[in-house]
Amino acid sequence: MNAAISTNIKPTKGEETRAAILDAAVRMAATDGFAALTIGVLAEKTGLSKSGLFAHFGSKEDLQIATLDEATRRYNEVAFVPTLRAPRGLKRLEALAENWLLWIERSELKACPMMAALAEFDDQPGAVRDALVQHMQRMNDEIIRAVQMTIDAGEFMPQTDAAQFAFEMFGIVATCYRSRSLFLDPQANDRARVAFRRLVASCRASAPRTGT
Amino acid sequence: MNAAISTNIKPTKGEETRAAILDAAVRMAATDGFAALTIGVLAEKTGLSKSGLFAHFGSKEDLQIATLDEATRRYNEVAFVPTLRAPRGLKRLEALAENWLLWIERSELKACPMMAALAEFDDQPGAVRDALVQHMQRMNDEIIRAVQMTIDAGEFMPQTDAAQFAFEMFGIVATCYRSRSLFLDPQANDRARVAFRRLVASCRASAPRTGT
DNA sequence: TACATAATAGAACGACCGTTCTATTATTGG
DNA sequence: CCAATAATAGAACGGTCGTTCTATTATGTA
Repeated sequence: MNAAISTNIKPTKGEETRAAILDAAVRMAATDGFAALTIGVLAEKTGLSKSGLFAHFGSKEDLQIATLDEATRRYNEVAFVPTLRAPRGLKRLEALAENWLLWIERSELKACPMMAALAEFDDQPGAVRDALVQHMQRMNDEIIRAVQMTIDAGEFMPQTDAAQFAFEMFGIVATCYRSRSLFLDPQANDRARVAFRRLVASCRASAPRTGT
Repeated sequence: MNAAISTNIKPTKGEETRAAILDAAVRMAATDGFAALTIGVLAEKTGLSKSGLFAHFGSKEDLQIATLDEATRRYNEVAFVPTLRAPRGLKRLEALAENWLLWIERSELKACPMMAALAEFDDQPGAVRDALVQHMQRMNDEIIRAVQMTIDAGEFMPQTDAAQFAFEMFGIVATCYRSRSLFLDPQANDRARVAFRRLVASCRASAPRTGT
């Protein structure tokens, strides 16, 4: 039942199927939203029967949560973990922003499933919303940590409000996604980068030691 | 049939009912999202029969569009038009931001129906999306106009990118809404104001250095 | 007041929803 | 290789969806 962390030694048949289902589910949630993530359509898309697919999850709610978890897992793998190779401080913070902007394209998704979930569950109480809040909270905390490191490195002014920075950075990224999907704005990424640079500039310590 | 602009002299019965339906629809879309805006539930909530309610709109899509139009109409009435009383320039731009942040509470809604629509239709082609894009485009254009006026008034630097400003301002407001509904953050409004002040400061003609 | 018309109700439709049950097939460990 | 078990299929369920049809009631007008 708990295929949350699959050991790399024995991928059983059921786990493989489940992974394939979740892949289709993440892709579908990103493209059409979580509301369109129905069991019938998902079964058709994966070549399974409704009941066969259903058996992998006890309920639709569990399927939605599993999809959300999988999306988060991919974000961490593709976007977050690589930033840890960047040196602590502004470099890593910038990597965090850039990877966040680009992880969708790197994952070959049409849109961000988490942004879709944000929209559909932010107001509806339930287990899905709870899981979502937790994921978002964790992402927010990671930004705050990165900002704090930048402050500690002397690159940001000591009085910089890390939570405020995270708030604004989240907004920039979210708006970038919206601008891309709604207005199909090809400049969205660049606009987001300008906004981020403006945000960073306002927090810089007076004597930045970037040099090279 | 076209009750789009009701003259103030003869509100016929059908128009009254339609207005009552749209009021419930807007309220419901804000609270539970457009996906939850089903004809059955809406009929129950307005005390009408499904078919009786349905007759006011030719299809569900038309109902959704009418709901979107009504929400936009209210935004204009409650938030946008009042800003025209503020003097052109920074004062009016600030009024635009502040009214945008507060119009929900002033309309006694639980959340912003347009933000909900943004989330659910930004990726799904159709007439609803088209209407939504048009509304959002118009709001964006109004921000750009207000920024341009601020530039013309000499309060913003001449090289200020008005479209970039609108992009960032939209992001700040949207994030404020998200932060309120998802994290239930009581500081969201203040954070949005701080972000907006930072954005304004970076465009100021005399360019005062930002502290926070 | 009578009548044309607008407004609404009620029942029914096919489609799809999530879910459950039972039966069948595939996988795997001893 | 064979039994135990996991994985999947198929059919059926009650419910709700949007929509259509027909009938009935309310409204506005001449």
